[in-house]
Amino acid sequence: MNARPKRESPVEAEDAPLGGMLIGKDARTLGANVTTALRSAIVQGKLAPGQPLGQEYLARMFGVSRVPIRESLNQLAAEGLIEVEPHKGAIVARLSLEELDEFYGIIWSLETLAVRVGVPLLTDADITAMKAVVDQLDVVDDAVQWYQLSVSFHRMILIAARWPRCLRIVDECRKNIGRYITEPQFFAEHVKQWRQRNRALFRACSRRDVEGAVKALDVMRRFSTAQIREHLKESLEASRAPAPGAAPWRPGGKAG
Amino acid sequence: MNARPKRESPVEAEDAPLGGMLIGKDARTLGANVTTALRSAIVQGKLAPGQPLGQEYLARMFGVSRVPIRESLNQLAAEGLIEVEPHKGAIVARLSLEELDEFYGIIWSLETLAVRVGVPLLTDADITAMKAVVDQLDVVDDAVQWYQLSVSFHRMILIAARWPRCLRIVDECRKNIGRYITEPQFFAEHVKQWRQRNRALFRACSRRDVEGAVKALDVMRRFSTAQIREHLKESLEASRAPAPGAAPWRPGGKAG
DNA sequence: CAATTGTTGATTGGATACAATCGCCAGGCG
DNA sequence: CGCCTGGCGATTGTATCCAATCAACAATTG
Repeated sequence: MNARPKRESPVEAEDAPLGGMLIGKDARTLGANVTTALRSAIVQGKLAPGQPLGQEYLARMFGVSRVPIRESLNQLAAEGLIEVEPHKGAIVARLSLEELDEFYGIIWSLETLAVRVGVPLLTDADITAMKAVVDQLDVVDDAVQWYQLSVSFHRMILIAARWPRCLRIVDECRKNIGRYITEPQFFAEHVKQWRQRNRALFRACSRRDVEGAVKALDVMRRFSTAQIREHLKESLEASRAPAPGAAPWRPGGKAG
Repeated sequence: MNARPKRESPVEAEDAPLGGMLIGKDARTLGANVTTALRSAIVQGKLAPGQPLGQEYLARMFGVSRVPIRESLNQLAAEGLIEVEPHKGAIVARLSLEELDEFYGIIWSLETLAVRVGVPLLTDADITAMKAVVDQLDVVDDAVQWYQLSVSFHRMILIAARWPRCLRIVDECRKNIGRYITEPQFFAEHVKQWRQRNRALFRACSRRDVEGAVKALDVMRRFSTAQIREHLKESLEASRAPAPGAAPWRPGGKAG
């Protein structure tokens, strides 16, 4: 019942920074699909912080008009992944040292809360599922994959607490810092410790030991924050040289 | 500057639920102005939870086209004040008991964090400003006004911590629960206790007593949550009778 | 008589066209 | 020679128009 060619001009950009990324069609609206595609591009670091995002450009890129693009940009701005200034345009959000501290503070604070609420509610099935993920963390060596697994492990606790908004906030914070954690060098240097700490958290959860889990989270916070803070500081200083904002939307060189 | 010939047809709705509310002109875009106006209408309870928000209706109401309305609705949806379902429309968000618990959990958790970070950073000027607000809390009797003052008092701590995102999250949570707190009966019944607890928090802050402030927050959380939970439960049961979703966008009767 | 299905109306999502604003650069002036 | 100002191009914001989807109602059929 839907043989509708409509307009037939998706442009098929070839040397695009998004690699000709096409949007999926699972969501109910185009804007939502664009949001998903743009978000993963930012989170995976395919779009460098500070890079301008022209509406016209994005529209041609995804083969849609500017309307769903705007919806998408507004959504991403609400999530903090991009910064929009009226009449000036949108850029991929940069991350300052202060913001990093804030993100980690928020994540730690809400996860601690979720642990107190959720750990007593964990079912045996939850524990089994968590174990599967934590075991994978010991095996997987790819940074992006590892980080995703780690996030889903932590999400399980938040999900057990049945607090969807809490989960959403933490998700948003994690998306903002993820691209810095998954840089290969930094990841390889610290993954061993992270594995240990995640395992410690899991052990506490499996015993329904709320205070133990809270302590494990606290350890994670204190050490990980310091490490990532140091890494980000270097990263920021290194990216002083390649001055941003030169080309309006032609990426030229990515981060790294 | 802005002699606008353009179209000249702001419609001037007369018996609107927003009382012919006109949008301000301080922001850079119409969408932002609409957002501000709609948000305060929702927060102040002028728009009842569950009430449908038709785009066409709102556009006529504010004298703009549907495009800035849509931007506004997306923004408010991101803040959690309305719920948008694709192809179905937007309604003012309802608040369940579980969500209330969650909101209070988040607020308490992040404010505790902010207290630990921000209270040591409070300047004498900050304390003076806080005292002015807390003194007003003892005098003001209007529920909405009182709540706004209370919010700005708590905001001062978050601002001192210099964590803007934390502030934004707490603001959004507060906006979602504010309309239930400011119902006159409930407010009159409990304002005395709230004044005492706010004052206790202020005293701790003025002494830069971090642990004291944390304890004061904890007291607030435990008692206030229970009270408001009880109130919301009654409120929800009471609003069972007036079935929602009947009139598409004609409000008919407001809450109260 | 009830359930289902086709139809119709309304409302939202998306595209296109137009207006307003911002940034940049050239030209003039102190 | 440096600074300011005014025009111009580009990009965003807004309005209007068209298409897709949903919900309600009615007619038909078991």
